[in-house]
Amino acid sequence: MKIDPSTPADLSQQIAKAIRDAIISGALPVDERLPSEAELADQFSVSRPTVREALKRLAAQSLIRTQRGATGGAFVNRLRFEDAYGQQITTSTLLLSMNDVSFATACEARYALERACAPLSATRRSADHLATMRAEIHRQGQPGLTDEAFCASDVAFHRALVDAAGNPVLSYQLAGAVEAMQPLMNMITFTARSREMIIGLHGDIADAITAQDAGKADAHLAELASYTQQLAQDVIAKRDAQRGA
Amino acid sequence: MKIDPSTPADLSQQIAKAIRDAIISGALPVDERLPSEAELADQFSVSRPTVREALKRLAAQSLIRTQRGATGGAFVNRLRFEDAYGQQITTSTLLLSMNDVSFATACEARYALERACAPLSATRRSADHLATMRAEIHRQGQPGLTDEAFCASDVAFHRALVDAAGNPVLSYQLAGAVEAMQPLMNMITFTARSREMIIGLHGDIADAITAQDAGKADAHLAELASYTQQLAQDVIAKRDAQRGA
DNA sequence: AGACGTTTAATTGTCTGACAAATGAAAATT
DNA sequence: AATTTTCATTTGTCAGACAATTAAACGTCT
Repeated sequence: MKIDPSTPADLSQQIAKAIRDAIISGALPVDERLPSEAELADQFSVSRPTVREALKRLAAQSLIRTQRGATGGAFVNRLRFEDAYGQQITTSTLLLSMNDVSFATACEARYALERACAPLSATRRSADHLATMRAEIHRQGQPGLTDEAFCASDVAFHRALVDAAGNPVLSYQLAGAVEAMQPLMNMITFTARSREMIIGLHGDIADAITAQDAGKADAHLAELASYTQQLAQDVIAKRDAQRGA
Repeated sequence: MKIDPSTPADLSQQIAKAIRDAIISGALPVDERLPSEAELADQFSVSRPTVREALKRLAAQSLIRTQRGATGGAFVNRLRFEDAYGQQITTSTLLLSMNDVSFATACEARYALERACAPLSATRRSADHLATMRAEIHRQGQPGLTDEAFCASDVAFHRALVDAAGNPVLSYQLAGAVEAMQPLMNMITFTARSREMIIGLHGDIADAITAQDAGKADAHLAELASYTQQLAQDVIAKRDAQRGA
């Protein structure tokens, strides 16, 4: 494991890259213990603080975990889907907020991805996923629910729909898209009527998944997508009208 | 910006979290300069190395960038889609390799997501994207191409297909799924006949996208998906047979 | 001999102080 | 006025030290 001596600055970045590459290539297998900080400092001919900065970079990506004590040290971490969810959601949220991604674009992506899951969910749905979906639909109908709570339940419903596909790769990819949308969805004020409409469509989707009818599920998801877009357009139109006045 | 004094260990992690939350919440806007390391050390009542470890964690996530010199310091970084691609691909690759995700599962996810893009790509495809797809198809037909190069071209073809949807959120999400598949795809040895078959299907897909025929594009993608699964199963069957012998 | 407390060595977490390198701004010079 | 020089600020790096933690080795008592 060597570092590039051509660019003298940012030693910790170079060391982090060297170790990261070793992990990705498989040279350092999961649960392998890295040399101690002092040994790494010797190997790379740098000081311990510099090594530590490199290790913190890797820890931020969940590539290693550290443990104190006699048998402690830094260990190659098995990256689990659950661990990656959080980072994925953070990154997606920032991407949307920092790049002025329109509601329409984010919404389009989200529903396109969800519709990709629907046929698989219809085939594989378990009783557990169906129960979660029904429970969230029921919650959405409770009076006195804030818009934020309604949105959170909406996210939970869609998460269950995606998880029903039984494919962790899909669940991981969609977690970012669905959760990152929530701040944007929160901008919409849901009237009693629009909530009723959404809850109805959720029911239709749940029914179709229960009946393992992929076509119907897809059709109702398409309806929900266009209705959501419609709601957002109304909000934007109202806001613009107020600005003009 | 405060840190939780209940858990004394891992100060750098707590400080990183505090700053990260400030960025996500928007309290620290893009291009805002953070206080100098010395000032942060004062504010959080820790030493400078601890602050530096926290900053390196954030730098690893591309949340900040640092600059030396008189007017230097740490600045909140605008997270761009291009920057996020790399992290997404790294994470996806490790998730697949470290969690024993089967070829079938990864393949299913990838084609499900791609089929979600197809209707949008058929509508919005530009001449540029079509040209890229045709160019990659041509390259795939060149004699003497290694399996790795064939796979790389395959990835490029599918990237163009996804990018044609004109939705950066979709492109970002799919980048991980498609690129992370490549190491798995590389395990397949492509015979002359299977390459011909794949190139033919790529041609069909490109034709359908050119003709803006979403239905046909979806049908050919489904064909390609099942053919790829078939190839993988053959490889696995052969390997198992050899082991038994 | 076996169970239980104690010591000890290894390792990470944190601090202090220092110097080098980069960099833009201010001051001095032409 | 333009250019060069100086300088203050800030990050990058180093050396050494001590505290906190942890498991293994050791010793002691039953």
